Amino acid sequence: MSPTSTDATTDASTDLGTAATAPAAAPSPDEVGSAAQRERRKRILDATIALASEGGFDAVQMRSVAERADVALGTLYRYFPSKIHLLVSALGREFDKAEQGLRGRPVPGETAAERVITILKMLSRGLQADPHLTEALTRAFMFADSSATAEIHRVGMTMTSMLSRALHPDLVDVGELGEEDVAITKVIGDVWLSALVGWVTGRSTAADTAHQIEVAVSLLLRD
Amino acid sequence: MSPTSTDATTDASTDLGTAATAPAAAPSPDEVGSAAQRERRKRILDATIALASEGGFDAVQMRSVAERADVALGTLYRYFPSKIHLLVSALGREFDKAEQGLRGRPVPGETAAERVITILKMLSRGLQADPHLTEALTRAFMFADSSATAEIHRVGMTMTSMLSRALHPDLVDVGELGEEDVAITKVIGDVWLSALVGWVTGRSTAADTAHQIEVAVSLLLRD
DNA sequence: GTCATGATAGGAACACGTTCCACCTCGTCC
DNA sequence: GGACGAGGTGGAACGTGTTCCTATCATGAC
Repeated sequence: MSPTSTDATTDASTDLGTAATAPAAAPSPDEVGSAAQRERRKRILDATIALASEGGFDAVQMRSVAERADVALGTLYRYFPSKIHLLVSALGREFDKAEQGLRGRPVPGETAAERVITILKMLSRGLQADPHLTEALTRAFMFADSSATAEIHRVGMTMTSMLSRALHPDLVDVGELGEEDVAITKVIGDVWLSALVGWVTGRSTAADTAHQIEVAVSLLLRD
Repeated sequence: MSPTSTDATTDASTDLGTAATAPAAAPSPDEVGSAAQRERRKRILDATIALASEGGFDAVQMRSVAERADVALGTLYRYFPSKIHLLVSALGREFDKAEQGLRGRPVPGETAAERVITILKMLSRGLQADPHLTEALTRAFMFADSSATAEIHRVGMTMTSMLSRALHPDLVDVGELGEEDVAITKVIGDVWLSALVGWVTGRSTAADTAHQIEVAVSLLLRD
């Protein structure tokens, strides 16, 4: 309830980050509950994405989501305790989708820097193709507090996993990354996030964002 | 009009700062209006800081601010068009204060990395001394959209100025920084912001934050 | 079949950001 | 002094996130 509680997950910093402690295979939220419940959950997230895509953060109104998902408002709140949770969960699902699209296929590029930039550009292109959706999800991510730690963590893990595979294409497990590589991954994630926020809030253009990331990567991976 | 300074910070992307259109020496908001108006403005910002410091973002309620500043709600909205503007303006004032406290005094430290870390640690300590206030101001900063560009810009400039002086203590004007140094400054600012968000939202501890910044700085300034 | 139990529907109610309106106050100009 | 107008006051009202309550529905135990 009170967002001040120091909860778990704190020992390993999360940020966009460290996949350090895998939370012992938490059951994916898509796998719990009855079939009807999974179906409702999916409808809710679909409605969320649709509304976000149409009008951004402000357009994702809980009453609208409930109506479009054909679910009562109280039910919506039973599934997602707040608008922020709802949007961060949606973000998690989208991120997962993106990661699965990339998985398997090797990342093109000779050097680590090239591959990382490639990955980030692909991600950015995907996001910029749907500005409203991106705005909604990013805002939610930035506004989430510790009560959404679990969802945030999933997103961070996915990001780490994508970047890691770009850094070292032959690595199987993220845990095998060296300390410095983990740090680099984290910094790049931070820059990416900041750039994204700048873009979402209209403070910088898409070109700015891309340039900012390229510069950061070239500073960090100059070998 | 103004002497063309061709400084690097304006054309490049923004990160914490540079809005696309530099507002050409806008008169500081503390210098406009009648004495009574400046006084009202100050009372409003004081009330904002006080409430934020007591209970964070949620405690800064427009009705409360108006009441504590002894001002009508409509007047409050005449001075600051939204809660976000209000908080970002307050952030700007606080940041200015911090920067003025640092100005003049040389930053201790042998290497650039040491000095940058020192500055950031001082900043972080200041922020962590008042978590509620920090939470309120950071949330606002992250949530601000382009309508608050001017205020955001002030904050970004201040940050850049502080970091620049740490990088090159003898520099007089920020515009003299080399391209790479500007880029480094920006990346560090990004990491700092991300770390701050992580801390504010309860996703990471103060120690995490400090460590995260140190690692980033040492990666970026390893000469 | 009946019943108990938990989930859902439907909707009222509340809190807070924001807008709007009617009226008042005070400095300025004639 | 009186009229004017910008800016201030007090408060009602609206929208949206959130909470809460009651009736209805579904499902498994017996």
